[in-house]
Amino acid sequence: MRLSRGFLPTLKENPAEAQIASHRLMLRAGLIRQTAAGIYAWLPAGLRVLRNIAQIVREEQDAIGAQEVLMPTLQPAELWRRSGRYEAYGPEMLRLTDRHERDLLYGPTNEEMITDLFGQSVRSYRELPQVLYQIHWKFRDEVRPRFGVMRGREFLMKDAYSFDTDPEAAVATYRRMLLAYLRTFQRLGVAAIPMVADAGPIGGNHSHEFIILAPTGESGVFYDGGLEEQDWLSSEIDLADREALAGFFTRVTSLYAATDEKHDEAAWAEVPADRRREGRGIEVGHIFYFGTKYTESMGISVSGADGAPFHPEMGSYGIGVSRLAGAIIEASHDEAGIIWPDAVAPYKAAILNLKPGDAGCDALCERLYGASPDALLLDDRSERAGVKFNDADLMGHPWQVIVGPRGAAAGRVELKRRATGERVELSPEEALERIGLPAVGGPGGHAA
RNA sequence: CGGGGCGUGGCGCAGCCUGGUAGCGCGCGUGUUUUGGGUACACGAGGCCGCCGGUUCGAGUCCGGCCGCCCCGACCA
Repeated sequence: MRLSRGFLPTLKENPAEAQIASHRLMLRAGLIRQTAAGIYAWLPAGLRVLRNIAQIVREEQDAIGAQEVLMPTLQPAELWRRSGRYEAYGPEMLRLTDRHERDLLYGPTNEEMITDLFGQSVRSYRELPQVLYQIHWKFRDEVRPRFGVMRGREFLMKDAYSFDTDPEAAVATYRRMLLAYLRTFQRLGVAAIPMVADAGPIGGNHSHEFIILAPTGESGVFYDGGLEEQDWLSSEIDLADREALAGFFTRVTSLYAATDEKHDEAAWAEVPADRRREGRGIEVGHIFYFGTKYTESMGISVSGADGAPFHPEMGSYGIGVSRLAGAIIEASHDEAGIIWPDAVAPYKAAILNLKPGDAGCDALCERLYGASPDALLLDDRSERAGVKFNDADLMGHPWQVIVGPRGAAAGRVELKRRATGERVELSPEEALERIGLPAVGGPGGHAA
């Protein structure tokens, strides 16, 4: 995208309503704009971030055999009356009425709907297991929305639901999902630590929260540094092998991790001192296994091997996609602005043309930009260099390709890594290669 | 939902106490200048002062009501 043509409204001053870093930076970098309390519009760059996050989440869900669906945002109250939650859910649920006086609600979650959909179609244990997910907007009418997109009322969430024949199979599904989450967060470039959460109606330790470490986090966290060192992307775990899954689960859960509410001083004392990590964190995911709660209350059953009907075992698994956009910034920014992890950045790099109008600069910038116009942001505005540097730092592109008259004349550009501030001078081809983009095509070779 | 605060050009704010022609900085437009870290000058555009009602000769300013937004707490993907 050419910045001169893009809808990327950056703000020089801090909006009065934004208190925390991510909220401030998202507004200033032109990612979002507020429409009402806790409700935001996503501008082009923000939407790209959201999509990048969602795509990684999607790929990792698919990798464990989950299938994507898309359910409505509006649900009939009837569905929730069946599970008993229409009355149980508080004012956080946005209730509305259509022209025929039928009660509807804007979904705060989808257990009822998915369970109903499942029940309509699945008849036999032979069709199990099933894991279905969607990435969709939800609404919870929070009393007090805050922290921008991290605590909004409307939010984008990946929610998955699993159906299994028995508790053992359900636990295996749970463990696969845990692995998928670890891989997802690792790919997103953030440290998200799984912490034991409230066990729920089934008991046991099959409920985990995933917490991103950030100084402004809402809860205090304590964990074993060993959890940071794991490489889940390259560890081969046979998803069909329950023994292997159990081993993996033990590997994760044997390392201490807890939020302040569940912190256990005795267990903490057993963690080697040099591996004790203490800080604050933001919850970005939650997985839990809850058995037959909904299949039972909603009267959903399938035939077992013996011909007798039974209620499938369920779990549900959420990731706050829009919250992650904010949480990642909380975990990765500095005084100048956002520092995007490569995987979620709206643009891989910004090309800063320090002197538009200079034939050498223009030609070199166009050549670089032409290599991947979609992945790159070309700052071709007739602004002063300082403005471009500041905006690039603010928007947090992982790389900046700085093209000035002197360098252009020599066929050299300066490549700056946002995260480290490191700068190197090299050829345009080398710069693109470092960024991980295909080389410049077409005639010309080196710049004149 | 308890407590506190704020609504004035796009953004950040002053003006309100003590009523009398709506201001400042940034941004925006035009021109000149400048050209490696938010440059300088000149000219210019842009405002139902959140909304409704009241007091008054006169309301951004005083009074009442309403709406919206933010912060602290309780609650939460």
